[in-house]
Amino acid sequence: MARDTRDRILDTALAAFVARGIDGVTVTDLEQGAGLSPGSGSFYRHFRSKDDVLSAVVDREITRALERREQEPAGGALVEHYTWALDNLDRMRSLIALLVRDGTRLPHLDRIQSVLAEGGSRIDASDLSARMARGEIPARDADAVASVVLLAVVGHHLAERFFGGPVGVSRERFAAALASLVET
Amino acid sequence: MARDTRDRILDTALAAFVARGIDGVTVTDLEQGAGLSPGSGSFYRHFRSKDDVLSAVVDREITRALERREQEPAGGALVEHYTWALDNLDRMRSLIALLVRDGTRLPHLDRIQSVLAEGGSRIDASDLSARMARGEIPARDADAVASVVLLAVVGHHLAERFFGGPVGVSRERFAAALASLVET
DNA sequence: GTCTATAACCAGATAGAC
DNA sequence: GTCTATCTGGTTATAGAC
Repeated sequence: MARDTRDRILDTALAAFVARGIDGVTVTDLEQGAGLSPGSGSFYRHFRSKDDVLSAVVDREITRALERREQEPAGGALVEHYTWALDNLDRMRSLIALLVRDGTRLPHLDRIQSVLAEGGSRIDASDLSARMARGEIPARDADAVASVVLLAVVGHHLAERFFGGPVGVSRERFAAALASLVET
Repeated sequence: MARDTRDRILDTALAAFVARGIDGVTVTDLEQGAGLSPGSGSFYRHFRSKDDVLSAVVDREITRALERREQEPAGGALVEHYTWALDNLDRMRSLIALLVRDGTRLPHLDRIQSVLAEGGSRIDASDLSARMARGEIPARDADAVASVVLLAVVGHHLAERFFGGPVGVSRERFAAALASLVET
């Protein structure tokens, strides 16, 4: 075995929770996935309960999401901000998948939401207002435009999962179209 | 009792499945919610199994969504199309909630997706291409713009649930901003 | 730290009286 | 059609040997 048992259980748990939801995964599944004898209860030498492993999985994913974080492009073109936001959501996809699957039951729910919210930091009304004031982009209802942009980006990320099909355009074309709409 | 037992079970089941997911709801819960003795098994005089009631709930919601359907505005302003699409998603919110909660396990999944897809019928690339060709709206990457619009609308619907906060702008302002972005 | 074995519990589902 | 009672199977969790 490459990693130690606790890590193998965590890896198995993350994949299983994302794929089948918390209730769809048994402790026996986790033992089997980690190479332990199914039904043996060896799981309990590493975690106190199923809730305990869920909590550990969420903690680890929050940490990983923060580690993978990349600096937001400083000023400049909107398309770079939007591409960055899409990449950011992609880096946090496990966390998003957990949130979508079992939203209300997750531990540290507000922490998760605040980590995810960082992914849209520059997609806010104040940045758009400033650009409108400087005449860089046409003046429109900044709050509403910010909302459209943020939700388009989020929708892009969620679409394949819930609407059962590929989005059909690459993230580059998507970000470019979004920037073009806002800028002209 | 106002309606008969079968209907009360269906009503209870829909609300419970949406709120807690399929696995979060027991047959005993459904009996209690329908005014039957919990744990009695009286449920089984009306449905063969829990899967059976799920299937009946989905069937009924598909029928209801189709009944509530309203005619799409014929030609004209984009803002009316977008408002119509938002209203449409709202009329299908139970179905969407079921899909989000327990996507992969639902019966008639392709039927659900095709019903939902109708809600975005006029938000497609061919309509936008035609408008661009007629010079009604600026020429842009029609596929990418259609994708942005559709996913913004879907994102608007899903946002409150997954990002834990109200969108902040009314559907009217949202639709107006979207139309303004596409039209100018 | 992992195993065998098992306790305790709860969920889905059935039988038969009323 | 609803009830009481019960069966069956699966799930969480623990005990104790190795």
